Amino acid sequence: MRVVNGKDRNEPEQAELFATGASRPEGPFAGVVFNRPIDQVFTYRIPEPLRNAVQAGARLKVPLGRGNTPTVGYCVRVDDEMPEGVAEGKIKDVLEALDNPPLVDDEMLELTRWIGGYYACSWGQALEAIVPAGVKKHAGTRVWTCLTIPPEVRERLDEVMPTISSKQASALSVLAKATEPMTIADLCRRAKVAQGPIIAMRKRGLIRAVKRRMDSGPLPPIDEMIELPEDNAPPALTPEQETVLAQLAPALDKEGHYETFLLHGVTGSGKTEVYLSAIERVVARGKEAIVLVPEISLTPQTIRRFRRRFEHVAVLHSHLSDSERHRHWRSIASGEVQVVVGARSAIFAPTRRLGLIVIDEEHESTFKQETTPRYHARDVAVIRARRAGVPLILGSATPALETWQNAETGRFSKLTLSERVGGRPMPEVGLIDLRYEKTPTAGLSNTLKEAITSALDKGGQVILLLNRRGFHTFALCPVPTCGKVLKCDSCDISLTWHRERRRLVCHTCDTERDKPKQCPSCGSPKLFYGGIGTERLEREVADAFPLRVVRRMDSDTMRGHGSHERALTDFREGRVDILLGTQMIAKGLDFPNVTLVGVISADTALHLPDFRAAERTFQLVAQVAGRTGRGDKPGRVLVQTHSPDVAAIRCALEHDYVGFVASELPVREMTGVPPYGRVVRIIARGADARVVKLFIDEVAAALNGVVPKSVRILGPAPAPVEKIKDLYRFHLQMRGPTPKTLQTALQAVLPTLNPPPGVELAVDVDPVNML
DNA sequence: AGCACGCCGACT
DNA sequence: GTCGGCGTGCTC
Repeated sequence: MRVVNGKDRNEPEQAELFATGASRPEGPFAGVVFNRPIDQVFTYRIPEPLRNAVQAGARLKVPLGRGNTPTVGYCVRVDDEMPEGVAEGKIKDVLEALDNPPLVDDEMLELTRWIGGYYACSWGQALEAIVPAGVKKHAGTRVWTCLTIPPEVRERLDEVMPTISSKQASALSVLAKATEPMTIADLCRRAKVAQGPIIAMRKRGLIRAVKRRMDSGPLPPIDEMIELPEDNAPPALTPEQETVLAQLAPALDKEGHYETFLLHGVTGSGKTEVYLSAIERVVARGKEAIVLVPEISLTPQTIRRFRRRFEHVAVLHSHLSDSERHRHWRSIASGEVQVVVGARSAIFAPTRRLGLIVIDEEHESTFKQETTPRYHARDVAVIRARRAGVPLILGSATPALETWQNAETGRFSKLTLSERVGGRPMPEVGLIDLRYEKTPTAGLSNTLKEAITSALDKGGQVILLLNRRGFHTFALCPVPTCGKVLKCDSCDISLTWHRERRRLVCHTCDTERDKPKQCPSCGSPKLFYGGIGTERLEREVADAFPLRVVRRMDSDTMRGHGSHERALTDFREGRVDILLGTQMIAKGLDFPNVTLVGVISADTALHLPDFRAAERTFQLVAQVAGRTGRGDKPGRVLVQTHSPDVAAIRCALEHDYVGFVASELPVREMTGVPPYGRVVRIIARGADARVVKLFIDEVAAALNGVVPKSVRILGPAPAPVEKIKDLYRFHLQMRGPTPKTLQTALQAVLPTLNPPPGVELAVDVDPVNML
């Protein structure tokens, strides 16, 4: 089907009735969208020579604007008749078709159209974002000169043969047997001749040269070989896992059945095993599965688990080169891949026979893209699954409240794994109230120190979580009349002292600078450095346990390729006693010998001006607590906090997800935020704070003029982080009962807004980051 | 987003 | 007189 956009080709009689004669441009016509904030489909005439090459889903080069600048756009439909509402005098011709076959299929065209509409960007911007750069560049391929035999020579091949030399004849017969044009090098090799005879035949017109785009080199296999262990049988499922799989089975086996499942399973309950079994069922029916995991979980350990079970697994991670990514994309599109495992953008994998989508750790905020189009892969997955008629499994121990509510109201089906595999108990969680601890400047309380000693003495291993990098997290001037905190010159962010680098670092823009000799504000010669980051904790732990091996994992120590894997292997194999780090150690790791997890400060995210602050805190503590007690020894968790009475922390201690939800939902309802209301955040940024402020006021006024009573507008106000990379930021929030109400307001107002020069406007639908 | 068109200040 | 400043508004 060529027509994608709703309207199908109408009865030809009607078109003929209205055909007025020679002046009317002759079709067919291509609908084209651009990677620009113009939400319009432009119509171009397809000239005769391009008729076969122009197809929906291909990129086209077309003249645009008064200067007819050649511009690349995406063809989203092909119509035989000119669509209505186009001034025919304006129609121009397509210049060139860039992709044949097309890059994206009808399903992806529809999905990107939805993304554009829902996330308030143009269709073209959405398309631009889902096609990897390597695919657009045709990376890893080049145009080769290939050889064929022209038809008129082929007809009288028997006559020709006797008139040429034996070398020429051998080359010609090899070429005659080939079904495809061959490269010169190929032909030389196969016919065992040098280039001379071939050139001679080209001169005589017996062989013709044609240009073909082909791979520039031999293709590396998409799934590198892994060694299967002797006993590769999948583990037996627990009764609970069996029950869940039985509930999934009808949806997995039925053709064209959409249903979203929330798989709510406590940490260590074996969710991955359920995914694998579910995927097996659809793969057995010749279908393909897409598995989304947070980038941070895309570890060799995870990948190995999939490769052991399935023959053809494509892994889409951020370190692929352009040509590797292109190769993966093509092999997925050709249908030779059974399972696609990847981060956020893998939701756009061009599968041919999709049978299932799985999103692991669906609550993770990394599934939300923070640049245009600001889509949430989980929400896109719901739409894609519904359109494709396939089931979607959302797995988490701590589901996002939106997901939970969808399951409660019946939009999603809820499946539960309430027990850990092997009948292991949930770890016992204890609380350390920092308000009563004697060592306020240190990271480790005495209680935690003793617990570490005891865990190590019994042969266990320890994980310590601290969600801040660096040594000191701030520096300030101790002079009472000054008291200024040292900030980045370009950002409204306090600087972090990195002892190893001997530099002050801004964690927002990554610029570094030397330690100042004096307070830059009042000139006082002394500055006070405080706050604890992972570097300082590492030193403190090493000092406290001099005979133990400590390893730090944060984005500073994990720079080199494979360093992540190496650190985890060392830990797994017992060469490291204490592993400490940022949230990269909180997720998904599975180490049976870990008997103690310490959370250095549960409060770091708690007081941020974000309606999800409590939810994040709960999730972090609950997730890291799940890293222990996964083996035969029971696990223990100790959480240091200044706010022991906060529900998020109290409930995390008791593994009480439902309790947390019950305490949090009323707050959300009262404030009209998800899962009850919907939020759109509008951010304006620019170098001149005054101009930005004036513009955001204009935005607010325009919105206030159109929104119904059910929509509230909060702000405008300076964003919590007022300045990033020398750009001042102001924002406002719209809160409304449904996405539709907010969308309508946006559609009415956005086209009328024209940011002054130097000011950028960003619209974030369903924002995840409020800073 | 580009890019052309348009309407006002300091130069040959 | 015109070269060029960047505000405004379209783009099939």
